[in-house]
Amino acid sequence: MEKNSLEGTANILKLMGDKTRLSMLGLLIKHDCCVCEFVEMFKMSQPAISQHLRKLKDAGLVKETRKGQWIFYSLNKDNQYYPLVQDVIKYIPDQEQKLILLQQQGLRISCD
Amino acid sequence: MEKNSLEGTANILKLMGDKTRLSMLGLLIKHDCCVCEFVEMFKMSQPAISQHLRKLKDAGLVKETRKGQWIFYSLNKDNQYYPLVQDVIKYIPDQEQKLILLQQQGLRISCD
DNA sequence: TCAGCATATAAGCATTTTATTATATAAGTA
DNA sequence: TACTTATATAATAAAATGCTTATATGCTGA
Repeated sequence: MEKNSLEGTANILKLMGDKTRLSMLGLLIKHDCCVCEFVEMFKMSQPAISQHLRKLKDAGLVKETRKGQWIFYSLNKDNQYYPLVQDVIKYIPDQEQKLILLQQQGLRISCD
Repeated sequence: MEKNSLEGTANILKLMGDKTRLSMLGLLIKHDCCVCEFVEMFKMSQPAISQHLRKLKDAGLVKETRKGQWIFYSLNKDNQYYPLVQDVIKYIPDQEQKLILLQQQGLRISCD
C-alpha cells in the first residue's frame, strides 16, 4: 500500500467531502465530462461548477482538455492520490444514472 | 461492496478531511485512547480535542466508555461507514508512533 | 464534604468555504 | 466584424468550521 502524508490525505478527503465534488469524481471515473454537462446534471450555476472543478484541478485530481468551445474534464490517473480516489468511489452509488438521464434529454455533449 | 448514500459518504469524508480527526482514527484503529492522551499527543487544548471527538461520535464513528475518571474512545465497528474508514486509513502513515512517544514520556493511561 | 483531575459544553471570534452576481476571455458562426 | 455559446475569474455575502476562554459536570480520594 502506497502511503501518502497525513496532511495531504486529509486535504484530498476534505475535497471529496462535498457531495457535488464527490459525485463529479464518481462520474469522471466512468466518462469525461464538460462543464455544461455538470451544470445541467447538478442544476447548479456555471460559476459554482467551475469553482468546484478548479479545486479538483488545483489538487491535481483532474485534468482539462479543450475540444473546440468545450472544455472536457477527466481524472488524472497519474496523481499520487488516484488510488485513494478510486477506492473511495467504490463506496458511493453509481453516478452513471445522471449521465443517462442527461443523454435522454439530448443534452449530452459528444466530442467527435 | 456495500454502498452508502452519496451524501452520507461525503459527510464522513468531510469529517475525515481534517488532519487531527484523521490521525485520531488512525490511532483508534490500533488502540483505544482517552481524551487526555489525545491532548498530549496533538499538543492541542482539551476543549478542541473534545470537540473533534464529539463530531466523530455524532457521526457514529466512535464510541465512548467511562473508566473511572477517564473516558476512553474506541472505533465503532458496527457503523455502516466503518469499512470505508478502514480502507481510507490504509493510505495514511502508521499513527502508532505517536502512542509510542507518549509511552516513553510515561504519559500513557493504562486502563487496569 | 471538599479539593483536584478529567471531560464536556457554551459563547465568542477569526478563518474558510460555497454560493451568487457581474464581468472577462475564448471559440464558433453568420 | 459582430453575436452567441462555453468557460473562467473576481468580488461579495452567508454559512460553516475550528479554535479560544470560561464555566459546568462527574469521578476520586483525603
